[in-house]
Amino acid sequence: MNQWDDFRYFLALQRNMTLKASARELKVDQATVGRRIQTLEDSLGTQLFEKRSDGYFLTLAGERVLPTLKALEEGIHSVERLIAGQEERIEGIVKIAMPGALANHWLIPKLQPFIQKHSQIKFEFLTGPEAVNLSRREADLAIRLVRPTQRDLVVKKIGEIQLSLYGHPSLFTSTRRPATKEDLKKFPFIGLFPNSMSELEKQLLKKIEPHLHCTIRSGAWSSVFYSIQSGLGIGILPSFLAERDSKLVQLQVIESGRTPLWLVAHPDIVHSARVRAVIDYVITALK
Amino acid sequence: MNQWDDFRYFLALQRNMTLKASARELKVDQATVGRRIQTLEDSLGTQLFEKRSDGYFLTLAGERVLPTLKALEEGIHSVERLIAGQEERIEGIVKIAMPGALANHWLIPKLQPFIQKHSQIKFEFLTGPEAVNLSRREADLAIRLVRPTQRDLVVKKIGEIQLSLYGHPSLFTSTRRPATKEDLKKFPFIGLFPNSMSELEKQLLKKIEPHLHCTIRSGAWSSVFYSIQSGLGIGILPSFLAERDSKLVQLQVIESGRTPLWLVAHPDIVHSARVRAVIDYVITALK
DNA sequence: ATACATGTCTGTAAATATGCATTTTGTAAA
DNA sequence: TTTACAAAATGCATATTTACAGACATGTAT
Repeated sequence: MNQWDDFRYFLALQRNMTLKASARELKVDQATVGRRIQTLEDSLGTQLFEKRSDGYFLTLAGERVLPTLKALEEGIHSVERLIAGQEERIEGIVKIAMPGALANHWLIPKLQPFIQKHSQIKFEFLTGPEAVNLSRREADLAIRLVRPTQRDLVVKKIGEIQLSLYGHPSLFTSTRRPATKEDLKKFPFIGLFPNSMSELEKQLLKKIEPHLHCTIRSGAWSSVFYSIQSGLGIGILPSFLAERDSKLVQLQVIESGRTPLWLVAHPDIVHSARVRAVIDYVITALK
Repeated sequence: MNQWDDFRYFLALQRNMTLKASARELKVDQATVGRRIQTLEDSLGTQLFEKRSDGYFLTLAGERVLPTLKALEEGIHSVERLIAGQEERIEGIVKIAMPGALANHWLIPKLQPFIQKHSQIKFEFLTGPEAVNLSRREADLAIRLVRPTQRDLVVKKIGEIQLSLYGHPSLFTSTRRPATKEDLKKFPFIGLFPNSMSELEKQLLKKIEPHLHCTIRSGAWSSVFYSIQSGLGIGILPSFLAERDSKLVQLQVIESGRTPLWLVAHPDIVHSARVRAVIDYVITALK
């Protein structure tokens, strides 16, 4: 066996089921995936996949080697992390995955002193809705509203976010401000997708759920903010965002609450001097 | 990191120190090794090797990832074994590593019934002096005189070899047969290289060591046999070999002894039906 | 049925990696 | 120093691998 790289194709095909999807993941042509899987099977002398109408499925032999190969993949990732984690100069790129609104209106405004001190560090923000995998080093750090369950990550609470219910004054010209949960019925509700919500937000919503008719859902706070600002309805927002428009009124129908903010990193990475510097700044200066 | 194969080059270079030696191991050109190591270092953004006058040496970063990569290599080998070990048809090649004389005069003569029963199995014998690595599946089975220390191999005693001191009658025409250890001085001694010897053989030799002047050393019993048969001197031989020449006389100066014969295999491999069949035959029919 | 979307297979041109021959470098002996 | 030698780097021709494009297959909604 002298084509270790083929095992990457094996794992991708096993995950994605089809040549085309795997090709997308591996950033190669679909024909290449097919041919390399063929090569691998030939050189092992065994069929690893069974081709069915709905995709490629592991044979018994494939199932047998899968756990070992998954472990190998994890090993490769750990090599990358070990390399990235041993960097001792405070320079280079630090990738941070976090909610976009939090980056734009909470972290970035406070970053000036750090950037002046460490001019060699460049930032990259991953604010997309996709879950970012720190084990695969898709980012160096993540700032999250939900505490990750994964065992091997280091997690630190770095602050709290205040969540309250808001509406734009224009909403309340024809209808008076809601005072009871019953009143909420009269206003369209604008909210996040459930998987983007913090635990607290879910709790708050549970209390008023039966009275809501949700008109807009989004994966990002900023679009919730702009929807509310445009008078499209009411919704829950973090205070740092709501405060950007002084006209927005906080509705006392439900109590506001505070949800913790978690800084998450992989232990292999925090040894890197540049990541360490960012972590320290976030922890001390921003708390 | 999307070039897993480069890690193979890393490990080879780490083992062999020079590009040229690594190229030999990997069966590629020396230039290729150099270029791929360069690629790997570029893509990791880190120097892994320090080029010194006497070869390539790991940098601190290289040292840091070495253990992980060694584990990965072991994982790759285990994949090969898992695939080979799951074969359920009694057909294909079975590679056996064993001393050449033992193969030629002990195993092969007894193989006829097995081959008639399992005509689909083909044998390959590795009788060279090189140590064969079963973990890397350089052979399916090994038959050895020294019990392997490696933990993860399955070992079974399949018989015993009788070792005695022999000489050819032509030696004793001018000088009479040796009767005491002192007498042995008068005859040239023909022996194996120490690392080919069984424990017993070393013990036997220790007793007469001071009286020996060794004229011929070999890694294989057969050349010891032919040397003795040609009257070049005396030496220790297994009885099955010595008996091939009825004229050879056994010298009672030192007692003869029996040394165990070990059948060794990797647990992943013994699940393979064809290897299982050979193992069972060797154990039952040849005991 | 028909059109459409999705995925796979195959042949070919282009990109890429490799081997080979040659030059360069570094080290030790004369 | 020169000379000799082994290993490594370099340039170029060649072999291999890849992407691309179009044909083909299959399943799905109209």
